Amino acid sequence: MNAFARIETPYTPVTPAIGRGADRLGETIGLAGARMRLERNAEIYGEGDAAEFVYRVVSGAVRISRVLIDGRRQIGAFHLAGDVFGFEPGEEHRFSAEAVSDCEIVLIGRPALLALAARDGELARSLWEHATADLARAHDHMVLLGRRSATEKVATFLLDMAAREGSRDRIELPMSRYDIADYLGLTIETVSRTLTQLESRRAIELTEARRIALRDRGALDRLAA
Amino acid sequence: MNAFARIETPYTPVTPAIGRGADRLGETIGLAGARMRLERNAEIYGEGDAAEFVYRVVSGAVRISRVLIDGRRQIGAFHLAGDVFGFEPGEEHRFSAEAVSDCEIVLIGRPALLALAARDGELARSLWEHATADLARAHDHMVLLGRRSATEKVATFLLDMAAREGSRDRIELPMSRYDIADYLGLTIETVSRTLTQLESRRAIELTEARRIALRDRGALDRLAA
DNA sequence: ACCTCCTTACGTAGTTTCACGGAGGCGACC
DNA sequence: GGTCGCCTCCGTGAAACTACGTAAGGAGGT
Repeated sequence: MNAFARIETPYTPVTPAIGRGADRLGETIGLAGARMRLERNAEIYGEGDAAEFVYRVVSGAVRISRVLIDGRRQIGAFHLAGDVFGFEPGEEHRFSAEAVSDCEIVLIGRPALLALAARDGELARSLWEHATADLARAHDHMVLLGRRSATEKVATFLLDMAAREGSRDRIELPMSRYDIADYLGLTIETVSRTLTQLESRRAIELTEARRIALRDRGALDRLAA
Repeated sequence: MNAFARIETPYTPVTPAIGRGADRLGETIGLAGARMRLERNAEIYGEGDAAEFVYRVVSGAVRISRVLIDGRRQIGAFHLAGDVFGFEPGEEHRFSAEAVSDCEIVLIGRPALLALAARDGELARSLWEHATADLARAHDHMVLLGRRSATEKVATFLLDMAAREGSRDRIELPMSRYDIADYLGLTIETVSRTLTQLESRRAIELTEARRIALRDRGALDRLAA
């Protein structure tokens, strides 16, 4: 961790807000974890760091990414409020995690969490469910990265963000064009061009750069199909 | 690309959970599961099928894929002998699984497996470790799909297959050029051209189409870096 | 006034698309 | 047993196209 981060008082449960049904893992981290406040672009952990904690986003957004020697970057996932991240099979983080916006997270020690899970079958199962849900999401994203055009990528991204923000027709992106591009395997220019192209097709409306209205969901759905 | 950190990232494949230490999940499926023999291209499960089982490859190879309405296909993973697959967060499979070559698998009912895990902490932990290992592998693959050139993709693929087959300098591919292309997010033509280009650079030698000798690992490592 | 982030324009490069030819396996039929 | 035809899989060339690289300028915040 770095200078942006500082540990705060223990946490009081907020909105569980994950998927359908109880989220035992999320609740456990929320109850037993320590709370932290992070500034935009603060590093939560880096590649190669020891995987000591498991984290949950309370507010804001987090990106999981890897940077290649020549600077190319791939973002593997964005995590929004309620999401749990930091799972690792080994002792080291293979990606880094950074705050996309100012945000708040809670964290719990990995050994402590696994010890709890060893005695609590429901928690163990919740751990597995979270991991497999992430895996399914990762597989979906691979299809996007490997086989979709720029337009399809952007349309899918917008629909996904809308669904995760509560499915209204107006979304508020916490991340920059850089982040979007590196998430979709594109350049910022292509993302920008594609967004204006979607706007000229009347599929969306760009109120501000990070505030987008979905004017024609049908059109977006067709592109993302 | 991005203005933030430039970290050195040498390529290291995700070490399968099998191999280092006990593989409680693999053992459990092997002992309690039913055995099945499959012909090449046989479907193990399809998209939308109920996720009733968890599987382990005994011999041969399996591909996990999704096909889009227009025929584009993305292969999310290849599973070789010893690998476990079929994890799903929900009740349905989101991808389909097919035999790449004639192969043998064992399978165990998901409810039975989860019931065992509820009483066996070590098994529950093994389930989580398998899922997170798959997740790490998926993240690595996203970098490949989103940010690597054709040459880098093919070189990385060859090194990965070599490592998984036992790291000799001679690999035997179970899959067609189609499968490789759909795994790497390329076309078969590009895969083919890239392989001949690697051969003319003396990095590999194509004995037969599916039998490849790694002549210059250093060169491949540099491409995959 | 400067910085960061975003948009737009234009030429280019890498990958795909299309088209064709070859190699090898398999069944049918002589 | 050999030959023919058919099929799948693999390789290669030329043209087309998508997304990229480069560059320049605008918008908004501090």
